[in-house]
Amino acid sequence: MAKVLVCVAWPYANSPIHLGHVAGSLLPPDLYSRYRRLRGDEVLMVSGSDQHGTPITVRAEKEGTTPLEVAERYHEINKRAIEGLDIEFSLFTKTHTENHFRVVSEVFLELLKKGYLYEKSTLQYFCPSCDKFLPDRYVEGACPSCGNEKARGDQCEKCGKTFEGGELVEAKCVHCATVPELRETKHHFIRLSEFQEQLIDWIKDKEHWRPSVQLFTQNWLEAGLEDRPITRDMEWGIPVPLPGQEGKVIYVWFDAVIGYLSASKEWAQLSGDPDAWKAYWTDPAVRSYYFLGKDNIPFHTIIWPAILMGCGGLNLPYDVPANEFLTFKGDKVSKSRGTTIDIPSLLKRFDPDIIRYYVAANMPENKDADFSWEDFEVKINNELVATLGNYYHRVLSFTYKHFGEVPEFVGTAEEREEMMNAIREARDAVAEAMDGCHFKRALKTIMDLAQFGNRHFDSVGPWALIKKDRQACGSALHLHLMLVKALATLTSPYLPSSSEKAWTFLGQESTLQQAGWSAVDSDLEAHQKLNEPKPLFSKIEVEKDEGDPVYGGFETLNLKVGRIVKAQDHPNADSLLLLEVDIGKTIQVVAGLKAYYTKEEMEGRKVVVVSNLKPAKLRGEQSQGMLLAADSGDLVKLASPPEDSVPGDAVSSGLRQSDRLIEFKDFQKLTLRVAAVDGNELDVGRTVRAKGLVELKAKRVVAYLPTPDADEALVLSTDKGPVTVDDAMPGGATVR
RNA sequence: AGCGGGGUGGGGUAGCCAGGACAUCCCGUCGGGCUCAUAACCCGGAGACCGGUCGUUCAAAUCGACCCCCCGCUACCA
Repeated sequence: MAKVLVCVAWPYANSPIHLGHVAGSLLPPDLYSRYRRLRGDEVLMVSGSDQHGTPITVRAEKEGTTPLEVAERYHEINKRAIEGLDIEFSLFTKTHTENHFRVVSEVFLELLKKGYLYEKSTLQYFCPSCDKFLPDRYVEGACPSCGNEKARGDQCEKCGKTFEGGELVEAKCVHCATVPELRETKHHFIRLSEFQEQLIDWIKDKEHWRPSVQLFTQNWLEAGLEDRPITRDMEWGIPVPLPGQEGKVIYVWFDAVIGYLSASKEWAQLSGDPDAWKAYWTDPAVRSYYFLGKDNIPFHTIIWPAILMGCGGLNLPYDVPANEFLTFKGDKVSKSRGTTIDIPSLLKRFDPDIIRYYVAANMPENKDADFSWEDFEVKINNELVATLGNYYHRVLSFTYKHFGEVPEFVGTAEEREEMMNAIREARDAVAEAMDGCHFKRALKTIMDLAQFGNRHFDSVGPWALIKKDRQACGSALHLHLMLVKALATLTSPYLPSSSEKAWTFLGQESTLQQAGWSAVDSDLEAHQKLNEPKPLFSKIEVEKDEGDPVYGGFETLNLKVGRIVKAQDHPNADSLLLLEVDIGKTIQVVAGLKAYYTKEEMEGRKVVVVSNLKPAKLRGEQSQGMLLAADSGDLVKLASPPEDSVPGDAVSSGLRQSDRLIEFKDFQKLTLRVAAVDGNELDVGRTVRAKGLVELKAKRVVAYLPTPDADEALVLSTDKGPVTVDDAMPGGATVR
């Protein structure tokens, strides 16, 4: 019996957790710990809510409440969601606790004592009007090295250069545009550079790490480590535990990683043995695993190990199986249907085992995986329900109906061995995969075993056999009940609640948890009474898309006729114009058309406006939409609505329009082209059919293509006629 | 445009780090079987020159170079 420490990245407490968290960092550790517990090991699995840092204060400010209120609210929501998913933490705590404050302070003082921290005076921006020091992301100015005017306080994203406070040219507060003062302020830095050699040495033998984690860490280390400040001038967080440090707190990234240690200590307190954590942290034989998403790698393979090395006497990570991202290409579709994928709302619609199965089967272990509702439905219905669930049910219900108990096995040793070999082979493969944190592979192996069961069941044909030879039939069923037991055991880390149910149907007294891993191939007592089985999983149905399936992309838009009321130069950009546009109401639009149209040409002009773009700031000015314009490379021309149209008219081509906001990047994915009209056909660089309008008098119109290589296109139009473009535009030119 | 990740039958994927005999599995599709089971299960077929080019090698999906395309983040893309 071994001990294992399982650490899980701390979800940030400013929003509800979503499927990405589950796939990236929450489910894998649960699969791993459940597996280890099943094998009889002792697991300490800890995590909690990361409650400090600027984003939470920003959110609180927006909502007119306190950071504490926000942090506590999401902690509760997320804690409940995690429990709802049957994720079994030894302790899921939070960073805003007395215990955590104390442990972080101790670590801070320990590092200070050993000389790994030093105080250094830096110049930081202070906004006199907001009366506070500004976090780096709230200062903007010009980069001293490349001149980029939109560099942040700590780094220029254009040239990648990082700054010390004060190097920025013409800085201003993003909040109130006040020019901030540079004030001298002292901060504590950690001597990361001191640990470089030790770290390089340490990762040398980490052959078992995932290649991406290994490589990433190595590159980072080879590039060299710079000392980093670990304190900030703000109120929300853990106060620096030294006199004369009022108004300074520990930087959130330093605070959060220490959570693993503080949570372990809190767990020990709660368990009644305050020293119990030591067994997991100081015994070098105990392995510690850190589960997280790929964005979190350096904190766990460099910074946290450095802190641990600095403290001394504590175990470094054994493995850091970071996952890639679960992406949401179909997200737009799901939003238009009013469904969401945050965990609290998902749990209202699906059992935790359903969600766990899908996430495990589609886990982004090696590369980003995509989530779509369709895939969700297909995987659940065809794999979980049809293969595994159906196998359970056909075996259990048939046996229950005809025998009501576990029939006796009276077959040959060969028959028995065939089944047992299949089970043992799968068991060993599953164990090997689980040991190496290859959860998707292990699940696949289990599903293959279920398929073997189905095949075997078919070949035996108990429904026919029972009429000829009841005893032989019972004997075969005995073997299948063994397989059901094996499957229930093997799947229990993945599907804890349905596995227990299957276990109950088998008439077992104990729980599967208690029976443990050996239940995979243990004997079944003949004549053991069975309980009446019910299907363990039912098919799910995800709402289907409404609207025109082909032109659904177009229907995410809301295009309107607009008239430019006023055009002026953008105060802070060379190529942008600031426009007031009447689309039934007046909105402000920033357009990059200065090179192509004068202000005079713009004013009074009728245009087509994408009115449901998510508002964005462009060089500091709000833009609430965009004008459709054709762009052939060097020629740029605005699209024109029909002459007798009026501002506010819908450019819907007779289809539906969305009133939900869409992201600019989603708009970019749509294909809009200039089409040269040629009878009933359109030339968009190649010839396509025109949907809708048959008689087109205009020469150049704007067409929407459902896919870039579709052979039919939708002409953009209001009920008064099509949207046209200057005749000089070639067919096929991009419209955006 | 910069950085990161990826391109494998119609869709989705495994394999790639440690190169080798018919390229994996799921869905779909076509044909068949079965009827215990949640129209579920089982068998068989069709369908891929593993993004492109060049190179290393006896041998490349797998290693290297260049190119094309897609995705994510970032940006004076609106």
